[in-house]
Amino acid sequence: MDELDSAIVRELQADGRQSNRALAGKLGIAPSTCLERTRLLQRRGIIQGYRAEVSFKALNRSVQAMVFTQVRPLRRDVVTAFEQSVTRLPEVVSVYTMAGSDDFLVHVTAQDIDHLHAFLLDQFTNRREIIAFRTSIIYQHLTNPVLGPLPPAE
Amino acid sequence: MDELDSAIVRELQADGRQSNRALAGKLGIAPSTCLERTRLLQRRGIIQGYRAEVSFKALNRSVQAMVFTQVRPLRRDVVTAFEQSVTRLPEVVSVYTMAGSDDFLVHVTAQDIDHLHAFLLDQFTNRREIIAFRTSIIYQHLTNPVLGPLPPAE
DNA sequence: TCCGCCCGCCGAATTTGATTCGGCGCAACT
DNA sequence: AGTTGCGCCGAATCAAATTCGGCGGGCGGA
Repeated sequence: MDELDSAIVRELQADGRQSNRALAGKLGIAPSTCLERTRLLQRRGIIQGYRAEVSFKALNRSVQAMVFTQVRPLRRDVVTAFEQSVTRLPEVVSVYTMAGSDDFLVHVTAQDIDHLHAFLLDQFTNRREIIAFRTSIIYQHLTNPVLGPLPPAE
Repeated sequence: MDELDSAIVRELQADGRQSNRALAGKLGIAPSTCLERTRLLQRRGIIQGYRAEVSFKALNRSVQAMVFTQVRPLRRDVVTAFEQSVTRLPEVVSVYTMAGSDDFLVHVTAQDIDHLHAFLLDQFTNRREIIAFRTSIIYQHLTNPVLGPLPPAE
């Protein structure tokens, strides 16, 4: 994981579909070398995959919310089952399992407020293990485009 | 945005780098047709881009946390400046701007607890506009691999 | 210091995929 | 039933990925 590898990762985070030649050109190395490095990064698990990034609005999901959820009992089986089943719901983008007073943050999307409400009533109110949840609308979600190397941080 | 477009989006979310031919094969259409569809999805802004997914652990970021942050005054310029500058910090993965008692959720990563602590002291404690923040360690972050179409939801 | 080995980079050759474009068929409207 | 338009297809061309033999620099041993 030298400087060159970091640069490759950074570039592919910005554009995961740029051609190997283009990437090699930017880095000033031969395409074959670049390909070798990139494949090694995949084999080592540093690059886990490539994903298309889709627009929620274009998919008719204008509303995003974060659902702070408390679950009891906090046993392994209950926690795992909750994570797995909730992650699979189509409205759910991701689930953060956390320390603190809320056990999970569930990032959800819906067409509009009514659908969000219906979703929560159908999927959260009914569940036995959920003892409480609070919902906050997300106005905006910004993502860091470049997860480069961390600063030295002495 | 018919069923075929949805299938393309779903496939490219699962693997954003599969070849056009492979994708066309799965969907049972000609590569040229598939390419046309895919490009249209990009031009329409439904597919916004492609990103390499990187392993936090491999990048030496074993600790993830969510920082619930309150900012005052809640003026547009203060909010925007906060979002922009925080999003650019290398430790920050993403920033959710929210309704509710906490104004922002900031998803951060660090090498370890000590670095997380140092980061918060350096970047959060010092800021004038931040009047309070709470930090929760993230044990696990699961993401829905397929953001397909929403259910009919009558 | 010199020699030899090893690892990683390079570039040409080959294979595979992307892209273009002319034509066909279906469906809708007249 | 004729006409028009749109989307799909497939062959031809162009570009990229992939493979592989060879070169060179750095390191360890003599």
